Amino acid sequence: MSGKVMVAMSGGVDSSVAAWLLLRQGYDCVGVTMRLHDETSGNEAADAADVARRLGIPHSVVNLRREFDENVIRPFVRSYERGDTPNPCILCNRRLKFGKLLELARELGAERLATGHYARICLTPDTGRWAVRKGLEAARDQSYVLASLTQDQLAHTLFPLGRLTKDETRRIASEQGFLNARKHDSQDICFIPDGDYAAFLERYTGKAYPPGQILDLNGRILGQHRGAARYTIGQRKGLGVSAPEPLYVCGKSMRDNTVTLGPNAVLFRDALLSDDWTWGAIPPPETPFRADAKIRYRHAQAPADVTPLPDGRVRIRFDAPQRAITTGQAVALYRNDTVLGGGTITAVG
RNA sequence: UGGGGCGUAGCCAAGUGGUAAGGCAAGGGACUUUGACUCCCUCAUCCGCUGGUUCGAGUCCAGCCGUCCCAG
Repeated sequence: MSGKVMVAMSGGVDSSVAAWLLLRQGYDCVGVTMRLHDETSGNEAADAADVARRLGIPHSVVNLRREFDENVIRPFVRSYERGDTPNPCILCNRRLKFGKLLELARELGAERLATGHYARICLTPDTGRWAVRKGLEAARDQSYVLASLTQDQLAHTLFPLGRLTKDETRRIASEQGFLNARKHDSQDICFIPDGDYAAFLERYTGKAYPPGQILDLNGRILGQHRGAARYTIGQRKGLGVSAPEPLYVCGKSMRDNTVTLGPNAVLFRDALLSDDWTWGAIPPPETPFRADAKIRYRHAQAPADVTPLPDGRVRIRFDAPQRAITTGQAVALYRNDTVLGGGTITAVG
């Protein structure tokens, strides 16, 4: 293989090894690090540059702060204000990494973009469509956050780590003397390093989300919340309500500014409605079919009946109830290890 | 101010003479390319107060305070 490839280098161990692998395979690589926000530890770009120097490939930093703000942070904030629970990584992948960065790659004459995701891309024989497949190490698989990439994006993307385990990646990084070989895995939302997304929302919007009532399933007042946006379906921590058994957020109303609590059992629901689909291995479906659905990053995909609606939405009914199906979260459909498509949950039940 | 019950950590609650269970909440950590969940650790030198009995009292006794119920 040969050709010019832009490698998205975060400064972490995965994308560093991805670049090294591509070079070995004969690709002509250029490294690029996206500058997305100011909440950085400061050395990501420097780490990436160091690895690039070691590999002997050019490296540059591209400032995408404004694009990140418009395409990821704004929608993230709006989603929370609407009462949903967004997954910013999904938007970032679709619009920034495989959006703006891919555009930039093409401008620079690279026909492909590569990242350090643990996933694979395959051409589906019977449909002729590109599809994301799971990474070989199940525990590291990241296909879920890539489920809504378009055919065009997939046709111009490489995931060199798809067949590796994380241990193998670290071993390579170590052998190659990458200074990030033992760097800790990333965590939390990248632009909210302290993890306090509620405080971020208030800082970002300048609004103070008003307190309101915490109710039980019968509408009785259990306490007061500190802004409905701070709570998400299935949440246990931070409620401040003492009861004989643990209580979880099982509903909330932005209109009434209330949060409703209940025992764990009531969180299990078997159906959802979804929108905003991008199809992978299969073309936009018109008739019902069976598939496995995954409703959050670390969810064990579960078998379900999938019913496409005429307006493009998709109804999914699980064989067994799933815990804390949450609007705003992404849903990915699989057949075995192949992604059929990805959408966004808009309603439960 | 007659009768009865109760008063143990932020909440609930075991414990009736031998040196303070547990749950919830909270704090910390682990896990983690989302929010969550989960897991682990921590959390009453002290049992309303004051005396007394006892080798030893949250546990027995007395008084007081508080609180709830009944009777008024």
